[in-house]
Amino acid sequence: MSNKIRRSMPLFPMGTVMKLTELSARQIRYYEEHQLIRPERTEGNRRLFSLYDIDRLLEVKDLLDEGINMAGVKKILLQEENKEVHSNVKEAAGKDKKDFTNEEVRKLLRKELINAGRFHRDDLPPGERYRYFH
Amino acid sequence: MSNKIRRSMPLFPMGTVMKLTELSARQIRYYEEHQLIRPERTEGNRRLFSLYDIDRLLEVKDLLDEGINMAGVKKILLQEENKEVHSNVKEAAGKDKKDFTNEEVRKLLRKELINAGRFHRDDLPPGERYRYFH
DNA sequence: AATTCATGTAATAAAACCTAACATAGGTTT
DNA sequence: AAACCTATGTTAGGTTTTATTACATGAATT
Repeated sequence: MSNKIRRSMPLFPMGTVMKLTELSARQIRYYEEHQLIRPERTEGNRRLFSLYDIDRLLEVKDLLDEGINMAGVKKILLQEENKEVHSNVKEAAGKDKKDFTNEEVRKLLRKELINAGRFHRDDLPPGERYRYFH
Repeated sequence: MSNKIRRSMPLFPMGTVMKLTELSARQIRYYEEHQLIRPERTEGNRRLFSLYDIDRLLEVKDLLDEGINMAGVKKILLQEENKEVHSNVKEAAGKDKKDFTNEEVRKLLRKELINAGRFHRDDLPPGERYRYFH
Protein backbone atom coordinates (compact mmCIF):
# COMPACT_ATOMS: atom_id res chain seq x y z
CA MET A 1 0.00 0.00 0.00
CA SER A 2 3.03 2.25 0.34
CA ASN A 3 5.05 3.54 -2.53
CA LYS A 4 8.38 2.67 -1.04
CA ILE A 5 10.86 1.44 -3.54
CA ARG A 6 11.78 -2.15 -3.23
CA ARG A 7 15.18 -1.74 -1.74
CA SER A 8 16.80 -4.60 -3.53
CA MET A 9 15.75 -3.65 -7.04
CA PRO A 10 18.63 -2.74 -9.32
CA LEU A 11 17.67 0.62 -10.77
CA PHE A 12 20.38 3.23 -10.65
CA PRO A 13 23.40 3.71 -12.87
CA MET A 14 26.79 4.85 -11.70
CA GLY A 15 26.25 8.51 -12.44
CA THR A 16 23.12 8.77 -10.35
CA VAL A 17 24.75 7.00 -7.45
CA MET A 18 27.77 9.23 -7.62
CA LYS A 19 25.58 12.29 -7.26
CA LEU A 20 23.44 10.78 -4.54
CA THR A 21 26.37 9.63 -2.44
CA GLU A 22 28.96 12.20 -3.43
CA LEU A 23 31.45 9.42 -3.94
CA SER A 24 33.72 9.02 -6.93
CA ALA A 25 33.32 6.12 -9.32
CA ARG A 26 36.70 4.93 -8.15
CA GLN A 27 35.54 4.82 -4.58
CA ILE A 28 32.35 3.03 -5.39
CA ARG A 29 34.17 0.40 -7.41
CA TYR A 30 36.73 0.02 -4.69
CA TYR A 31 34.07 -0.66 -2.10
CA GLU A 32 32.53 -3.19 -4.40
CA GLU A 33 35.90 -4.84 -4.78
CA HIS A 34 35.84 -5.24 -1.04
CA GLN A 35 32.42 -6.83 -1.21
CA LEU A 36 30.70 -4.08 0.70
CA ILE A 37 28.16 -3.82 -2.08
CA ARG A 38 27.24 -6.20 -4.85
CA PRO A 39 25.44 -4.22 -7.50
CA GLU A 40 23.78 -6.07 -10.33
CA ARG A 41 24.90 -5.73 -13.91
CA THR A 42 23.04 -5.06 -17.09
CA GLU A 43 23.46 -7.41 -20.01
CA GLY A 44 26.18 -5.10 -21.18
CA ASN A 45 28.03 -5.30 -17.86
CA ARG A 46 27.11 -1.92 -16.50
CA ARG A 47 26.43 -1.67 -12.82
CA LEU A 48 22.89 -1.13 -11.60
CA PHE A 49 22.61 -0.15 -7.97
CA SER A 50 19.70 -0.62 -5.61
CA LEU A 51 18.65 1.53 -2.70
CA TYR A 52 20.34 -1.06 -0.53
CA ASP A 53 23.57 -0.38 -2.28
CA ILE A 54 23.15 3.33 -1.81
CA ASP A 55 22.44 2.84 1.88
CA ARG A 56 25.51 0.73 2.13
CA LEU A 57 27.67 3.26 0.38
CA LEU A 58 26.51 6.00 2.71
CA GLU A 59 27.30 3.83 5.69
CA VAL A 60 30.74 3.11 4.34
CA LYS A 61 31.29 6.78 3.78
CA ASP A 62 30.23 7.67 7.30
CA LEU A 63 32.45 5.07 8.86
CA LEU A 64 35.46 6.07 6.79
CA ASP A 65 34.81 9.69 7.68
CA GLU A 66 34.96 8.68 11.32
CA GLY A 67 38.50 7.52 10.73
CA ILE A 68 37.74 3.83 10.61
CA ASN A 69 39.69 1.97 7.94
CA MET A 70 38.38 -0.53 5.45
CA ALA A 71 39.16 -3.48 7.66
CA GLY A 72 37.01 -1.96 10.35
CA VAL A 73 34.26 -1.01 7.97
CA LYS A 74 34.15 -4.51 6.63
CA LYS A 75 34.00 -6.02 10.06
CA ILE A 76 31.22 -3.72 11.10
CA LEU A 77 29.10 -3.96 7.99
CA LEU A 78 29.56 -7.61 7.30
CA GLN A 79 28.71 -8.56 10.83
CA GLU A 80 25.60 -6.47 10.57
CA GLU A 81 24.78 -8.23 7.37
CA ASN A 82 25.11 -11.58 9.08
CA LYS A 83 22.60 -10.60 11.70
CA GLU A 84 20.23 -9.74 8.92
CA VAL A 85 20.87 -12.94 7.08
CA HIS A 86 19.92 -14.87 10.14
CA SER A 87 16.78 -12.96 10.81
CA ASN A 88 15.88 -13.15 7.17
CA VAL A 89 16.40 -16.86 7.05
CA LYS A 90 14.32 -17.31 10.14
CA GLU A 91 11.64 -15.13 8.73
CA ALA A 92 11.66 -16.83 5.39
CA ALA A 93 11.59 -20.24 6.96
CA GLY A 94 8.29 -19.52 8.59
CA LYS A 95 6.80 -17.97 5.53
CA ASP A 96 6.53 -20.60 2.83
CA LYS A 97 8.36 -18.28 0.53
CA LYS A 98 8.14 -18.14 -3.23
CA ASP A 99 10.96 -17.40 -5.62
CA PHE A 100 10.33 -14.39 -7.79
CA THR A 101 11.99 -13.90 -11.10
CA ASN A 102 13.37 -10.53 -11.98
CA GLU A 103 10.45 -9.99 -14.29
CA GLU A 104 7.97 -10.79 -11.56
CA VAL A 105 9.68 -8.43 -9.21
CA ARG A 106 9.45 -5.70 -11.81
CA LYS A 107 5.75 -6.26 -12.12
CA LEU A 108 5.35 -6.18 -8.38
CA LEU A 109 7.32 -3.00 -8.27
CA ARG A 110 5.14 -1.38 -10.81
CA LYS A 111 1.96 -2.26 -9.03
CA GLU A 112 2.99 -1.93 -5.48
CA LEU A 113 5.23 1.07 -5.56
CA ILE A 114 4.60 3.14 -8.53
CA ASN A 115 0.90 2.77 -9.02
CA ALA A 116 0.39 3.29 -5.35
CA GLY A 117 1.88 6.70 -5.75
CA ARG A 118 -0.14 7.86 -8.73
CA PHE A 119 -1.87 11.12 -8.13
CA HIS A 120 -0.28 11.39 -4.73
CA ARG A 121 1.90 14.35 -5.38
CA ASP A 122 2.16 15.49 -1.82
CA ASP A 123 5.77 14.78 -1.13
CA LEU A 124 7.44 17.39 -3.24
CA PRO A 125 9.71 20.02 -1.82
CA PRO A 126 7.95 23.30 -2.44
CA GLY A 127 10.52 24.75 -4.80
CA GLU A 128 10.52 21.66 -6.92
CA ARG A 129 6.89 21.75 -7.90
CA TYR A 130 7.48 24.32 -10.53
CA ARG A 131 9.90 22.23 -12.43
CA TYR A 132 7.09 19.96 -13.43
CA PHE A 133 4.19 22.33 -13.57
CA HIS A 134 5.85 25.48 -14.76
CA MET B 1 10.29 9.99 8.35
CA SER B 2 9.37 7.77 5.42
CA ASN B 3 11.76 6.48 2.84
CA LYS B 4 9.61 7.39 -0.08
CA ILE B 5 11.53 8.64 -3.04
CA ARG B 6 11.06 12.23 -3.88
CA ARG B 7 8.91 11.83 -6.91
CA SER B 8 10.33 14.69 -8.90
CA MET B 9 13.96 13.75 -8.59
CA PRO B 10 15.61 12.81 -11.86
CA LEU B 11 17.21 9.46 -11.20
CA PHE B 12 16.52 6.83 -13.81
CA PRO B 13 18.10 6.31 -17.21
CA MET B 14 16.26 5.18 -20.30
CA GLY B 15 17.08 1.51 -19.91
CA THR B 16 15.66 1.27 -16.43
CA VAL B 17 12.50 3.07 -17.43
CA MET B 18 12.04 0.81 -20.42
CA LYS B 19 12.13 -2.24 -18.18
CA LEU B 20 9.92 -0.70 -15.53
CA THR B 21 7.25 0.44 -17.96
CA GLU B 22 7.69 -2.16 -20.69
CA LEU B 23 7.68 0.61 -23.26
CA SER B 24 10.16 0.99 -26.10
CA ALA B 25 12.57 3.88 -26.21
CA ARG B 26 10.73 5.05 -29.29
CA GLN B 27 7.46 5.16 -27.43
CA ILE B 28 8.92 6.98 -24.48
CA ARG B 29 10.51 9.59 -26.69
CA TYR B 30 7.33 9.97 -28.65
CA TYR B 31 5.35 10.68 -25.51
CA GLU B 32 7.93 13.20 -24.48
CA GLU B 33 7.63 14.82 -27.89
CA HIS B 34 3.98 15.25 -27.05
CA GLN B 35 4.86 16.87 -23.74
CA LEU B 36 3.33 14.13 -21.66
CA ILE B 37 6.58 13.86 -19.75
CA ARG B 38 9.48 16.25 -19.42
CA PRO B 39 12.44 14.27 -18.19
CA GLU B 40 15.55 16.11 -17.16
CA ARG B 41 18.80 15.75 -18.98
CA THR B 42 22.31 15.07 -17.81
CA GLU B 43 25.07 17.41 -18.84
CA GLY B 44 25.66 15.08 -21.72
CA ASN B 45 22.05 15.28 -22.84
CA ARG B 46 20.89 11.90 -21.66
CA ARG B 47 17.42 11.68 -20.24
CA LEU B 48 16.97 11.17 -16.52
CA PHE B 49 13.46 10.21 -15.49
CA SER B 50 11.76 10.70 -12.15
CA LEU B 51 9.12 8.58 -10.51
CA TYR B 52 6.66 11.16 -11.72
CA ASP B 53 7.70 10.47 -15.26
CA ILE B 54 7.31 6.76 -14.72
CA ASP B 55 3.85 7.27 -13.27
CA ARG B 56 2.98 9.37 -16.24
CA LEU B 57 4.24 6.82 -18.70
CA LEU B 58 2.20 4.10 -17.07
CA GLU B 59 -0.86 6.27 -17.24
CA VAL B 60 -0.25 6.98 -20.89
CA LYS B 61 0.18 3.29 -21.51
CA ASP B 62 -3.05 2.43 -19.75
CA LEU B 63 -5.03 5.01 -21.63
CA LEU B 64 -3.62 3.98 -24.98
CA ASP B 65 -4.35 0.37 -24.13
CA GLU B 66 -7.95 1.39 -23.55
CA GLY B 67 -8.08 2.53 -27.14
CA ILE B 68 -7.82 6.23 -26.45
CA ASN B 69 -5.62 8.08 -28.91
CA MET B 70 -2.90 10.57 -28.17
CA ALA B 71 -5.22 13.52 -28.48
CA GLY B 72 -7.42 12.02 -25.81
CA VAL B 73 -4.54 11.08 -23.60
CA LYS B 74 -3.18 14.57 -23.80
CA LYS B 75 -6.50 16.09 -22.93
CA ILE B 76 -6.95 13.80 -19.98
CA LEU B 77 -3.48 14.03 -18.56
CA LEU B 78 -2.90 17.69 -19.16
CA GLN B 79 -6.20 18.62 -17.61
CA GLU B 80 -5.28 16.54 -14.62
CA GLU B 81 -2.00 18.33 -14.49
CA ASN B 82 -3.77 21.64 -14.46
CA LYS B 83 -5.80 20.66 -11.47
CA GLU B 84 -2.59 19.86 -9.72
CA VAL B 85 -0.99 23.09 -10.76
CA HIS B 86 -3.83 24.96 -9.20
CA SER B 87 -3.81 23.05 -6.00
CA ASN B 88 -0.06 23.31 -5.85
CA VAL B 89 -0.09 27.00 -6.44
CA LYS B 90 -2.70 27.47 -3.78
CA GLU B 91 -0.75 25.33 -1.42
CA ALA B 92 2.51 27.02 -2.17
CA ALA B 93 0.97 30.43 -1.83
CA GLY B 94 0.08 29.76 1.76
CA LYS B 95 3.40 28.26 2.56
CA ASP B 96 6.09 30.85 2.15
CA LYS B 97 7.97 28.47 -0.07
CA LYS B 98 11.68 28.33 -0.58
CA ASP B 99 13.45 27.51 -3.81
CA PHE B 100 15.75 24.53 -3.55
CA THR B 101 18.68 24.04 -5.81
CA ASN B 102 19.28 20.64 -7.29
CA GLU B 103 22.12 20.13 -4.89
CA GLU B 104 19.94 20.96 -1.91
CA VAL B 105 17.30 18.58 -3.12
CA ARG B 106 19.90 15.86 -3.38
CA LYS B 107 20.94 16.45 0.16
CA LEU B 108 17.36 16.36 1.33
CA LEU B 109 16.85 13.17 -0.58
CA ARG B 110 19.79 11.56 1.06
CA LYS B 111 18.70 12.46 4.53
CA GLU B 112 15.02 12.11 4.24
CA LEU B 113 14.65 9.09 2.06
CA ILE B 114 17.71 7.04 2.04
CA ASN B 115 18.97 7.42 5.54
CA ALA B 116 15.50 6.84 6.84
CA GLY B 117 15.64 3.41 5.31
CA ARG B 118 18.96 2.30 6.67
CA PHE B 119 18.82 -0.98 8.49
CA HIS B 120 15.18 -1.35 7.63
CA ARG B 121 15.41 -4.31 5.39
CA ASP B 122 11.92 -5.55 5.92
CA ASP B 123 10.39 -4.88 2.56
CA LEU B 124 12.09 -7.46 0.42
CA PRO B 125 10.19 -10.04 -1.55
CA PRO B 126 11.14 -13.35 0.01
CA GLY B 127 12.88 -14.76 -3.01
CA GLU B 128 14.96 -11.68 -3.47
CA ARG B 129 16.68 -11.80 -0.11
CA TYR B 130 19.13 -14.37 -1.23
CA ARG B 131 20.46 -12.28 -4.00
CA TYR B 132 22.04 -10.05 -1.44
CA PHE B 133 22.85 -12.49 1.30
CA HIS B 134 23.79 -15.55 -0.66
C1' DA C 1 -6.37 6.09 -52.56
C1' DA C 2 -4.22 9.32 -49.78
C1' DT C 3 -3.26 10.79 -45.12
C1' DT C 4 -2.45 10.46 -40.38
C1' DC C 5 -1.11 8.03 -36.27
C1' DA C 6 1.71 5.34 -33.30
C1' DT C 7 5.51 2.67 -33.57
C1' DG C 8 9.54 0.07 -35.66
C1' DT C 9 14.12 0.18 -37.52
C1' DA C 10 18.64 1.77 -39.12
C1' DA C 11 22.63 4.89 -39.29
C1' DT C 12 25.71 7.70 -37.00
C1' DA C 13 27.61 10.25 -33.16
C1' DA C 14 28.48 11.05 -28.51
C1' DA C 15 28.06 10.12 -23.56
C1' DA C 16 28.70 7.10 -19.84
C1' DC C 17 30.63 3.32 -18.24
C1' DC C 18 33.94 -0.66 -18.06
C1' DT C 19 38.61 -2.76 -16.85
C1' DA C 20 43.33 -2.42 -16.12
C1' DA C 21 47.30 -0.09 -15.10
C1' DC C 22 50.07 3.21 -13.10
C1' DA C 23 50.53 7.29 -9.73
C1' DT C 24 50.50 9.21 -5.03
C1' DA C 25 49.81 11.31 -0.36
C1' DG C 26 49.64 9.68 4.40
C1' DG C 27 50.20 6.24 7.54
C1' DT C 28 52.61 1.95 9.07
C1' DT C 29 56.26 -1.36 9.53
C1' DT C 30 60.70 -2.94 9.40
C1' DA D 1 64.64 6.43 6.67
C1' DA D 2 63.47 3.04 3.31
C1' DA D 3 60.09 0.12 2.04
C1' DC D 4 55.27 -0.89 2.24
C1' DC D 5 50.32 -0.47 2.49
C1' DT D 6 45.85 1.99 1.86
C1' DA D 7 42.53 4.56 -0.20
C1' DT D 8 41.93 7.24 -3.99
C1' DG D 9 43.18 9.83 -8.38
C1' DT D 10 44.13 9.62 -13.25
C1' DT D 11 44.68 7.93 -17.82
C1' DA D 12 44.05 4.92 -21.77
C1' DG D 13 41.50 2.06 -24.75
C1' DG D 14 37.36 -0.48 -25.45
C1' DT D 15 32.21 -1.41 -25.11
C1' DT D 16 27.47 -0.25 -24.07
C1' DT D 17 23.83 2.80 -23.94
C1' DT D 18 21.52 6.65 -25.45
C1' DA D 19 20.60 10.62 -28.66
C1' DT D 20 19.01 12.43 -33.07
C1' DT D 21 17.31 11.97 -37.49
C1' DA D 22 15.36 9.81 -41.24
C1' DC D 23 12.79 6.50 -43.47
C1' DA D 24 9.32 2.51 -43.21
C1' DT D 25 4.74 0.52 -42.05
C1' DG D 26 0.22 -1.41 -40.66
C1' DA D 27 -4.06 0.27 -38.97
C1' DA D 28 -7.36 3.63 -38.84
C1' DT D 29 -9.46 7.83 -40.94
C1' DT D 30 -10.71 10.83 -44.47
